[in-house]
Amino acid sequence: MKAPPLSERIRASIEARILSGEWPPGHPVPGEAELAAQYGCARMTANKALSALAHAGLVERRRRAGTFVARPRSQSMVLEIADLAAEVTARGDAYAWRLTSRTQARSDALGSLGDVLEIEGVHLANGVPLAFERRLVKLAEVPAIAAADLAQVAPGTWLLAHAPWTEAENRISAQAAPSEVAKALGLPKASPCLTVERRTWRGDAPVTLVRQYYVAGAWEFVARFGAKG
Amino acid sequence: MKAPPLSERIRASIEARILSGEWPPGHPVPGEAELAAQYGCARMTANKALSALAHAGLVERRRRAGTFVARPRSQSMVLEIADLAAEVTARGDAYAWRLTSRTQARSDALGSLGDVLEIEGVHLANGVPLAFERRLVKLAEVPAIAAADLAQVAPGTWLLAHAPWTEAENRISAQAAPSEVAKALGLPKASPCLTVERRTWRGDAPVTLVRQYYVAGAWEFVARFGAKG
DNA sequence: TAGTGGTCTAGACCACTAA
DNA sequence: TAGTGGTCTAGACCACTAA
Repeated sequence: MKAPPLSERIRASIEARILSGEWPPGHPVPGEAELAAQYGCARMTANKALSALAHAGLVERRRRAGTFVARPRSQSMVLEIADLAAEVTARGDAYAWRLTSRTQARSDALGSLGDVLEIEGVHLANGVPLAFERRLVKLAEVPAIAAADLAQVAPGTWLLAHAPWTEAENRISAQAAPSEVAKALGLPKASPCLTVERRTWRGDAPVTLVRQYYVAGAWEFVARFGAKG
Repeated sequence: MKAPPLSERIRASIEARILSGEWPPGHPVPGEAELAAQYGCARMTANKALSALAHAGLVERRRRAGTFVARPRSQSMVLEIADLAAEVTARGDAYAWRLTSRTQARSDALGSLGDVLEIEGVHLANGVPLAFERRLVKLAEVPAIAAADLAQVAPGTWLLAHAPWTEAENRISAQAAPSEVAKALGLPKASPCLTVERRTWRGDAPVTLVRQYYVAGAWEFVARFGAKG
């Protein structure tokens, strides 16, 4: 057991008072100069502690006014979204991908009009359908995918390795499976599905738009807040 | 347009090279001393830039070895989870809560055996059922809730204001609505629902466990990664 | 064992803004 | 206008670990 750094001890001590309710929202937090005097440290060390708390959204800092406990508007949870192939494998299951359709067309679904590759297929875990996906990829942004063998490797896996993105947005919802999705997943008509619509960008340019339909009960997303694993 | 701080410019310049693919995973990133020489700044300024990148998971730093572009294992999206009342109101809809059941019992569903308050009710937007929730609250951790008027204020809203937590976990999935849930929401039997199971802790002690069933199509969770709003 | 990151110091100047 | 945060400097000592 090694003592944590001083800046971390200062940070944790303030965090504890906020989370315990001792310092409610709006309550003033000691400033950098005061903390430096109190802990006998340099102002930079106190700054590091307060900056980390501000970054985490626990305090608000205003020039001239000071530092205050933030009002809890919303909590930002961290949602880890890995490649489906990697996640199924990490779970100890056998992953497989079955390409069912691959067409090329002109579309404006990705912002501007342009050539897009449309891919449909099914992700399987231990041979059982886990999710159906329909994906559009902007060929102007990712020309190399035209030559990729998407029967062997899922497009998401391929893109992760070949086309970095800078922005992503995931919309998670639920719906009854449309008939073609139910058929692809081997489900009764209108079975409940967990759906994810994901868009990614490189800079301002849209790269891909994918809609995935997960078999209800076979998948869940876990979002966490806090220090625990 | 004001020039961003030097440490931020250094950080952004490295980030750009990583996201463009110019520096692939595993590629070495200039160390603190090298950046300081290159930019003519103090080592602390370079440290700030590299520490921020490490915190964001874009680089890995190893003593003696150096700093390297991180391999993209998974992407941590930020999922904002606000209080349902606040979120419905922010959307411009009228929020209401209808308490349907409130009982007290002994249960070990929250870790250890103890008295729990069990609350059931429906969240409404513009008078239309949006979600059903069933919640357990550990009375030993939140004794004040016994006196709260949970017909007037939803338990989640009350807890946000009165019982801070330090850890939270959300599991998002989908399922067919159980019959009592379908009834409470005014849905046909086995309608698809988006479900959230949320546990919160204060330190090591479980505070609450709630399961919410959202009407499919009426709600979605949005998780983002990147600089965009 | 030598080089990297991790942390800290004791100053400094400035921007911003509430009083 | 005075006090707070924002950022930076030019050092320092140390822990760790790959070579």
